[in-house]
Amino acid sequence: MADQRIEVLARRRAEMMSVISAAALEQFSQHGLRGTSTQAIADRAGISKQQLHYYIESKDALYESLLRQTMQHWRQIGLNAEDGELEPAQAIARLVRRKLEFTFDHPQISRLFSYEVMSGGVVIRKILAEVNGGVTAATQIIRGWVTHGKIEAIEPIFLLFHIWALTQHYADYEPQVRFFMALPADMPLDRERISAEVTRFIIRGMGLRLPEHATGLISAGPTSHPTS
Amino acid sequence: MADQRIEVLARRRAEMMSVISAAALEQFSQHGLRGTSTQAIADRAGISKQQLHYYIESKDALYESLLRQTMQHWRQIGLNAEDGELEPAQAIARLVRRKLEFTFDHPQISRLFSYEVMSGGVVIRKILAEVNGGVTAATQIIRGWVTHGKIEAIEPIFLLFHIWALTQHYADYEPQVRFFMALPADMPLDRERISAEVTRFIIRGMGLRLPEHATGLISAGPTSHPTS
Amino acid sequence: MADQRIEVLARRRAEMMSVISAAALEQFSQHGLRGTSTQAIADRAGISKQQLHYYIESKDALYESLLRQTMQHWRQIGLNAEDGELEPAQAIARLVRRKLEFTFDHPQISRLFSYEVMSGGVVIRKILAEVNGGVTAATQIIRGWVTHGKIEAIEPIFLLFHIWALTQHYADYEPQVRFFMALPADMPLDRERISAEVTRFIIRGMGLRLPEHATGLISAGPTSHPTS
Amino acid sequence: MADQRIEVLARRRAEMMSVISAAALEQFSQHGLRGTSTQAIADRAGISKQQLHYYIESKDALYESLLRQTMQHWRQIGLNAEDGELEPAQAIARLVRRKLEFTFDHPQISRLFSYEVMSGGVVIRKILAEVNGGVTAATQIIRGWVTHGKIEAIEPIFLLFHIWALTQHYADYEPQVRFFMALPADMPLDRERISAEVTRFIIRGMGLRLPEHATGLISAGPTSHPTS
DNA sequence: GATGAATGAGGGTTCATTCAT
DNA sequence: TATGAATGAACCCTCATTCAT
Repeated sequence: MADQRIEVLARRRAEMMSVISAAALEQFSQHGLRGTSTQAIADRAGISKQQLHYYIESKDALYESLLRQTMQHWRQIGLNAEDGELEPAQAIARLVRRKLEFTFDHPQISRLFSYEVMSGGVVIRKILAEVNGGVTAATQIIRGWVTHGKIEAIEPIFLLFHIWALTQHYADYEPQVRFFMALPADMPLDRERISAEVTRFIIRGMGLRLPEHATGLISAGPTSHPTS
Repeated sequence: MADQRIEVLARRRAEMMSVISAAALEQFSQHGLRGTSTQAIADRAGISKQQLHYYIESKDALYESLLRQTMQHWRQIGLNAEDGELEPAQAIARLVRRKLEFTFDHPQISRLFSYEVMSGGVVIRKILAEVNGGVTAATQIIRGWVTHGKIEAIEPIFLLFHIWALTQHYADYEPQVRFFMALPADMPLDRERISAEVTRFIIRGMGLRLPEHATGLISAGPTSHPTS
Repeated sequence: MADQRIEVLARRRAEMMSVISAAALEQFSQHGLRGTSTQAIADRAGISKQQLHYYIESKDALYESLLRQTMQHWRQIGLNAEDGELEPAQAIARLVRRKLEFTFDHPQISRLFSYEVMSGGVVIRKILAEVNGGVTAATQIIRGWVTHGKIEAIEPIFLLFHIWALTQHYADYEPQVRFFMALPADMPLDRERISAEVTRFIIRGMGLRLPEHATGLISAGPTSHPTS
Repeated sequence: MADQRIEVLARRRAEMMSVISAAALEQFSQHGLRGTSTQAIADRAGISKQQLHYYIESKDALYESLLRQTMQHWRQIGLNAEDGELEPAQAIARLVRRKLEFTFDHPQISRLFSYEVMSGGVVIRKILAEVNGGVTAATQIIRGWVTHGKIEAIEPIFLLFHIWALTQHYADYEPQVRFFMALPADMPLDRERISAEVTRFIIRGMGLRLPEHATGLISAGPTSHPTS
């Protein structure tokens, strides 16, 4: 019985934390760490400032925890051993698709990360080493392709930079994208078209040809919504 | 003689304004409008908060004027009629070079703009229409290439998005770029290498071949006016 | 038991609000909206400026709420249907007495109102329509007297102006009244004498005769609510 | 020649001082001493804040000088020996007319004085003794009328209070007067009507009858405009 | 858990005044 | 004279956080 009680309490706390995280993410991803007030987060979460401080340690800690979650997302999305066994074009196409899908589903997380890096990356430097492994793994896979003559000589880190830049753009610059595509705020971005354009551009940029069906539909299935 | 006095005073004021602009740019580009305090700007400019308000109207006005200058830079950099007469690959290579050159010279201005757009672009929306013309002109040039069979069918706005995304990246994500290139903060980015990689990637992404000498040195020509 | 706690808290908050209102009234009635600082109000209330803002929304809102209360007082004091059934001299005598009584009890409220009107009445214009009804009712009662031949032809609004001017004077000009009556600041005004003089002057000014006992004691009846 | 130069300079200074006085009067009479900023005065006078401080000693000194001028006006308007030789009703009618005329011509001066008294009369207390003589003279004249049986027993100081209150009202409460008389801000008050009503009310209030022609036209002649 | 209360620091901005030129 | 520059103080208000209940 006591266990049940504890469980209920834990669940409630978890629910509250997720509400708070969503509110914080919304604010941090729009105004950055310094530009966000705890009052704004509390308001968005529908609680009082004092209640907020009951659940979080501090504004900085909340921000850091969100960043930490973000890093985990990146790790899941990045090139992995499984991709290494595919043809380069297909592997990259999949990577781009995963990344874009995530960007469309969680633009705020993408923006949060960009904000942090643009602010100097002070907070993330502490965490960055963790994902370093991911990047290192990715560069090794790409280097393997070069070694095996599957793709032209290419600097892996630049390829990763470019993939990153092109995919982040549709979250970070969403207002501008909407502006130039004459898309009102209440209509969703055209995922398939963007995905096709970006993928084609990257594959070609690598000097490869598009794999068959590479520009096919992104599964519009029930993607997970970790935080939003 | 009186004219000389006036001139000296005007120059001094202009100098102070440029010091303030530089300080403001530094802060705004790192923390955004809301995350930047006038105190921080004043400190960086080496003056008191009250003195700052002697020179500027308000924080918002200062921010807006910086953004307005930024827009003028973009207009100068964008595709123009002259480019339209070149071969597509060369025209794009030049555009990319211009943009990257500016990014390397003024990473803060690039970041300021990204921060603004990411924050929702509330302030810039008032100004954005001005550059719209520039973008429209650019899309027409690109569309002209398609019409004349010089390049494959391509959606101009996406090409512009991609150029923008790839070039901004080296300002916006500079800390991360440095991290993964193991480059300490006091060493400059390798302009030529980055320029070559980015240009090649874009030209290829368009389905073209690199023009001769396209990856050559970036002309260190008259760029001028860093902040004013 | 929980109810008791809530009640205690509510009472404490109400007490604090009344302390703040009193402090604000004192300052606003002496220096107006613009001339009063929140620091001065906080000092008088014995709290810090931040604490003050915990209890009030803003200086302007506090000022407006005080003015709004003032208007309610005026509505209670004004000529009403009950007065309309009395003889004119008696009705007016009563009105004057009520108004003077209030003036003596709450000179600051009277001054607050005068200050506001003298400042241009920007804030009160929003509220003024509410009491307009009261004035309209009063003018109709007076006009009724004229119609029924109970008093000479008279312009009701002027009579109301004059009653207002004469009664307000003993609040607004209290320092001068004291000066010319050689009355030190710690001694109360001679209510009865003033009341008698003012009433007699007004009744006569209307062309009437004083009702019997009109100059008698001012009833010390239930006036209550000084500031809240 | 040197004399001429000095004279010209003195005249210019005098002109500037009168511009400043007018601007200061406008502001002080609307917002009081504390509620008025030197910036607002300078703006109204069409000069810079530094220039203002070149001409005035301090904000307080400027305020005090305006009050001092005001007191001189009161002295000129008050009951004088000449009035003492007239019939009471006529003397009072003239006094009221003088006072109202001044009020209509210089409502700001009237308000300035009211503001000062309402603020506690700290500044004026230093000056008040000067006009005291005037009031004393007036009370003696009125007392003389009582002694000689020309008017009923009356407390002179109250009569003066009432005259003051009724006449000031049309400056101090001008916004309210306009409101209830449905008079737009750009139309002048109906001087004659107000003058007639006020005079009749006061004369009657004293227990007298109106002198012939007492309600006649106020001379709209060239009244002096000391400061406005 | 949740809320009322409190606080030291800081937010952007204006204040009256002075000084040098 | 008039203006550019400067300053210490104060303006109204919000900040992140803590504490008691």
